[in-house]
Amino acid sequence: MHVEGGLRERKKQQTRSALAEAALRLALEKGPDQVTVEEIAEAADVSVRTFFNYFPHKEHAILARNPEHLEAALERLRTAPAGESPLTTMWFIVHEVLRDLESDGQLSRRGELIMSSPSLLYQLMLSSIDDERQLTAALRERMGEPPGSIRPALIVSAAGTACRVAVELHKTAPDRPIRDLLDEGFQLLARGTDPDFGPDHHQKGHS
Amino acid sequence: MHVEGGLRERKKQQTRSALAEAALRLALEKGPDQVTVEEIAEAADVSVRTFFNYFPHKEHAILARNPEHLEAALERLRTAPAGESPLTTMWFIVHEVLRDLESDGQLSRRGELIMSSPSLLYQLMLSSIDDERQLTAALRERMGEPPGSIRPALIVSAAGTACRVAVELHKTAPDRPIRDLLDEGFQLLARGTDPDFGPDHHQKGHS
DNA sequence: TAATTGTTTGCAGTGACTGCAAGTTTGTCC
DNA sequence: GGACAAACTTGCAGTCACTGCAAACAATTA
Repeated sequence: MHVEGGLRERKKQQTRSALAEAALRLALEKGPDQVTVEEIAEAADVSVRTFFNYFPHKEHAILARNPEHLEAALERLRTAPAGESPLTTMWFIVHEVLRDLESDGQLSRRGELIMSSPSLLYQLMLSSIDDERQLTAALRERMGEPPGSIRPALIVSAAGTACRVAVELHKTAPDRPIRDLLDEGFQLLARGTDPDFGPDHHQKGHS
Repeated sequence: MHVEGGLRERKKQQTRSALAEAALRLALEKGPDQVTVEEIAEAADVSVRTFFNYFPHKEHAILARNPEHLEAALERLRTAPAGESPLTTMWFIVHEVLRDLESDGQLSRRGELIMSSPSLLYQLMLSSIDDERQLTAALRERMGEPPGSIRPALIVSAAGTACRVAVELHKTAPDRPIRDLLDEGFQLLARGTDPDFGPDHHQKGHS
């Protein structure tokens, strides 16, 4: 039987984090596209083949996404106070993840890294899509909406959008803290981004 | 000097579209990840090396994004009627692109293809990011907002989000036309996704 | 026709990634 | 402690994407 702290299990964790750390460090040093898997494996003192036993892609190792975040988010969603509105719940979730990342001291470094590299962004997107699916399902359930309903999906996606926009804007205007930008984004999403919206009024057949 | 209809120019266009068509056809037949560049090149009757003279990645050939779409969108943005609200403009733009894609008869096929393949989605995202940047800049100018302002960026990104959600939902509920889903999404974004949003009211230190 | 310029192609090489078939470790049972 | 099974690591051979270079080739221009 597998005991919690078996040697095997511990060694696996060690190898995994050694690889992840080496990957992140090297990516920060040399730029993510200049690092080869060979270097990462070497730095972690394992063979290249072993690297691929742990991570399907180079990018996975650099991101080394923490599955706990999604888990915590889903849990938060399930146990949200009765009166809390859906977007409010999402707001809390986002801020919690943010806090975790910050405590890592890796938010900005990793964030920049990700934004600077297409291939990293790619992997993040992929994970995000899957995350969003799960979050949407959970939120829909909580809201008691039918499967075809747009609102839960839109709220989850829009929250993600707010995050992306906040990070992006923070790059061009570093004086405003991310949380401020984020909150402003959420406010807009909540109350509406455009009170004058109305394509029906002037449909003059604009080619 | 280059005359409009030089032989050279025409041949290039031919090769380009031959490659793009072969890529799309094969991707639809065998699944996008089962197609090799070699097959595509062979089907278009050129060398593999030539393929890479035209497209930087396999995915680019399959997507064969039409740069005219972005161009038209930017133009529409610049020439929007004075009284038209920003999200309304985005609505028109999205519907125009949609119409173009539909007239291609490729919307659904290509759409499915894209959504089914991570690597395709990746390339689309990359293009989208760049597109969004340009659209945001144009919209911000039109709205007369300062560079750090969130609203233009959020409106553009949110419009993109609405599209993605619409496509996604259309997959699970094919009975609702994409345009309906899209419009509902835009309505929500315009008027607000959550009237009860308010993280400030019950900040009881949810850990 | 000859010179110029742009395009295609083959070739050699790097790097990501996979399957397979040994080795090596670790956990278990006696 | 030793034997056995399961899990982990590794090297190797191979495929595929993609790049740079230099030679061959075709279109354009003088």
